[in-house]
Amino acid sequence: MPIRCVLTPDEVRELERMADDEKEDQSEVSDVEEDLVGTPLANERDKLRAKKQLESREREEDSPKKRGPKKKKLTRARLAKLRLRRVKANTRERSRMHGLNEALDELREHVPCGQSSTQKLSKIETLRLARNYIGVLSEILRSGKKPDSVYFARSLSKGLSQNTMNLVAGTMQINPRSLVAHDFPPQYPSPYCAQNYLVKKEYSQETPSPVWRPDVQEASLPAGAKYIVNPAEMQARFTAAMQRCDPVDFEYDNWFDPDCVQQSSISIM
DNA sequence: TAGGCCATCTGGTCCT
DNA sequence: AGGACCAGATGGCCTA
Repeated sequence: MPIRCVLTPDEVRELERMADDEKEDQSEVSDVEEDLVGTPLANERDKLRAKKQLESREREEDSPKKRGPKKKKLTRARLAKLRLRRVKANTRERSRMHGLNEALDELREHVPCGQSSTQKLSKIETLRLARNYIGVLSEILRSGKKPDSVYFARSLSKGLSQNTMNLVAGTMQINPRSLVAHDFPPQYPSPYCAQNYLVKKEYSQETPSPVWRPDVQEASLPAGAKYIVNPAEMQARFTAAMQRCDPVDFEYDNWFDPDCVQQSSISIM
């Protein structure tokens, strides 16, 4: 990455010498020059604007004095001092950002896919993935059970870009399509989808789920779970709703596989 | 070629 | 006064 406006040690020493030489050099530099010196954008247009500013300030000299601290005259020595301060500030800022990047690199080492050899996670994706990862780990701690790989990958992929989703899917060795919102149930051979039920948390008898199955006996459900539906039926209803262009109230993250969580935790889902 | 990501510079603000 | 932090601007690189 190119580094601009970096002074050599000799140049820094020269600036420091000039800054220390304030008593010997009291020649004034105009404020307009101050605006321009050291600025990469000091092009012709800026110079023209500066000239107008200078003319404007000359007119203001006849007007009453303004309040506030008197502006110091800008000598060449003071100019050198200011420039040195800017150079130092730039160095500190660079160092600060490098520290931030090092911290992000360390974070990448602790998140899934963070050390991919094919694609480096961007900063924002690293933070999002870390957030999701913390959420999944918390859920595991709470439930005491390990989720299946698709649920795990889906949870990790919330809010991530398609590229990162693909990376997650690749790492988990699952079909990336199974992470796409409108691809439910996932198009992959999963014993969970094939054999188990899904439970949705916020629906009740008063506000039944669109896939509520009243024929299922509550006694056969895990403790706390009220309604269940098998994936095949859910797929059929979902497809039909899509064909009718009905608003589909399927929020996948709210569906849980009872076998993935302890029964005692079902009630608070 | 447009858009995303990044490093860097810069000036402003807050704090010590 | 000077350092830390922040956000905007800018330009380079890369990829779809």
